[in-house]
Amino acid sequence: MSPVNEPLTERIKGELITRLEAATNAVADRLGLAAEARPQVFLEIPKDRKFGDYACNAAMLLARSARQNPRAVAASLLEALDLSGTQVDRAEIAGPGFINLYLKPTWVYEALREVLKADAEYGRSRAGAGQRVQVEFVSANPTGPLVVVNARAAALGDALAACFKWSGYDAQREYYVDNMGTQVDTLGKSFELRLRELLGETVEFPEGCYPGDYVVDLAKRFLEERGEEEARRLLGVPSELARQRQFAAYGVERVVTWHRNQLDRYGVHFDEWFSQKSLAESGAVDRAMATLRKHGHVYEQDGAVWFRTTTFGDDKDRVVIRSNGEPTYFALDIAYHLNKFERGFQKVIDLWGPDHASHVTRMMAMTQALGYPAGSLEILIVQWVRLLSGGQLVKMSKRAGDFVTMEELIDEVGKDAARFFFLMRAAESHLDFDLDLAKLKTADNPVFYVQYAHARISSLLRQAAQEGFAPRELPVEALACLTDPSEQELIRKLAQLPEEIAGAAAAREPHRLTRYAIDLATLFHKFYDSCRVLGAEPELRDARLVLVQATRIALRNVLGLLGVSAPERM
RNA sequence: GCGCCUGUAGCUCAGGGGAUAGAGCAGCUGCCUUCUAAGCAGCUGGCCGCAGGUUCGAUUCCUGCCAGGCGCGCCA
Repeated sequence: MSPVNEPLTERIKGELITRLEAATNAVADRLGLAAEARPQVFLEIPKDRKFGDYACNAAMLLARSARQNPRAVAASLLEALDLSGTQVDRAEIAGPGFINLYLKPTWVYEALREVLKADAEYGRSRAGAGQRVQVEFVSANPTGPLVVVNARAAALGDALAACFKWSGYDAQREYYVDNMGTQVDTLGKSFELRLRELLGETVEFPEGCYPGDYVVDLAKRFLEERGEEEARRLLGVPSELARQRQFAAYGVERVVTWHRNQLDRYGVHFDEWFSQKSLAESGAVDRAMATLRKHGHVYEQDGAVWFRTTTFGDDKDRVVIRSNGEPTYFALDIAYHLNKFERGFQKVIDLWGPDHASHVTRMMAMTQALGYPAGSLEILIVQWVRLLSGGQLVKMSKRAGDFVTMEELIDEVGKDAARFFFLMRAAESHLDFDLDLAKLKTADNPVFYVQYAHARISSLLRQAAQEGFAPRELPVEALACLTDPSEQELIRKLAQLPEEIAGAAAAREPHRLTRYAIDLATLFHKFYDSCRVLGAEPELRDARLVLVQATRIALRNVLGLLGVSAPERM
């Protein structure tokens, strides 16, 4: 990865925070405040421009600790504040005790120049300092089609990993292939029964087997590839389990490939497809159990081995080795996460469905028991999706076999709309997905609203090129004619992209970026409406072309990060 | 019963210890001789679930309650 310069906004903010910390400490000394009573200094961008470019509430926090009048504390803080050599034009006390900082008007033009200079890299920052992070997501059972929740998790996990990468983390996308256990055996059994049906046998298809058509397709394909003779030979294997597992092995591989193709089509690509089976076969479970035992966290009871998770706040202990000697899913998960930590990830993030939410406590117990710092593992719960069509709930019942698959969703609304819609909501929010709205190719659809801004820009720049004009790097003085409020607002928004991305990574909230994209599109449309580019005076025209180009860069980069295309024409 | 998630405009959802609570849709009203009207401007619409507590300040944090969702297996 090419070295990324620290973005201008981060440099300005960092410098101001340093100055404010010094002043805060000086005031805190005078007030006799202990180190713990001193507030963390941070800057926020006020909602209203009249409150400056940055606002700081440190004085109000100091006032609380010292039980003093906030505005008076703000006055002493301002007095102690050395702003020489910074970008600050003036600082004011306002409202209940905010310190509002107003930057020199030229800073926005420098910010604008940076966008063009960084181009495809614009938005990157170094906040993560190369820390190794792993995001594991989707990890669906390879026993059936990917469904709508998987699509939501895929959009979220992929965008989150992208946020990390853009913020200077070394991020890896991982998919855990659950290719063993009872569900896989069930697939093998269902497969075998369908195969027998295809060969003319009359079979009873029991409850608990997978009824979906995809199992029939698997069996058909197996017959085509391996031939009837081979099929009959395998069906003749006497041991039921051994028989099923041959088919399961074939089926799982097919289904995993199918999933991978679906995800490729959705634009989600994993760095690692980690096989549960190979983990188990490597002896990792035994090693993990030995580690737990060494630290005295396990005991035997009723012929099973238990992990004393209650030590770490769980409401009951959990079985890790069943009385039949087989490890539980939890034991495999312990081995798997130990393996993740051993691979050197400082931060491991799992995206899970709400059906596993209750397992979070035991996973945290595991992290502690294995001696890894709290926070090494984070589990984000991705809530269910309800589909609405014509104002009605679309029924999704796995038993009835009528669940809506990820494939059907993408066919229905397209990859861009699906990903954008999923990313408009926080992961933990229960989501109603309006299929009708997502399908609309009109203004009502926020995806198209944002994409339209990009297409509009592309069209404008094409027109400009025809007339012989193109955006080119201009000095600050040449950009200083961009004084219209719509231009100012747009530039400020552009300048915020790196910190928006870093903030989304830090909070694990990629959905902030769809909001950003919508806001950016809005500001561009307003600018477009109030300022003409072509036909303006040459100097103004050239400066505006820079602004248009910068907007295009920011839109393209943020949409790319979200996995949504940025069309040139619509 | 216990645990987790959610409760903000008619609908779907953002936001968040502070300065007038936001967006989209839905409903009304304007704006295309000119770079894409898939756009812009304006209006209407809110006991931020309820009740306490902490605080100079709570819609935001804490507790209780109510409502909805999801879990609670030596399945995954």
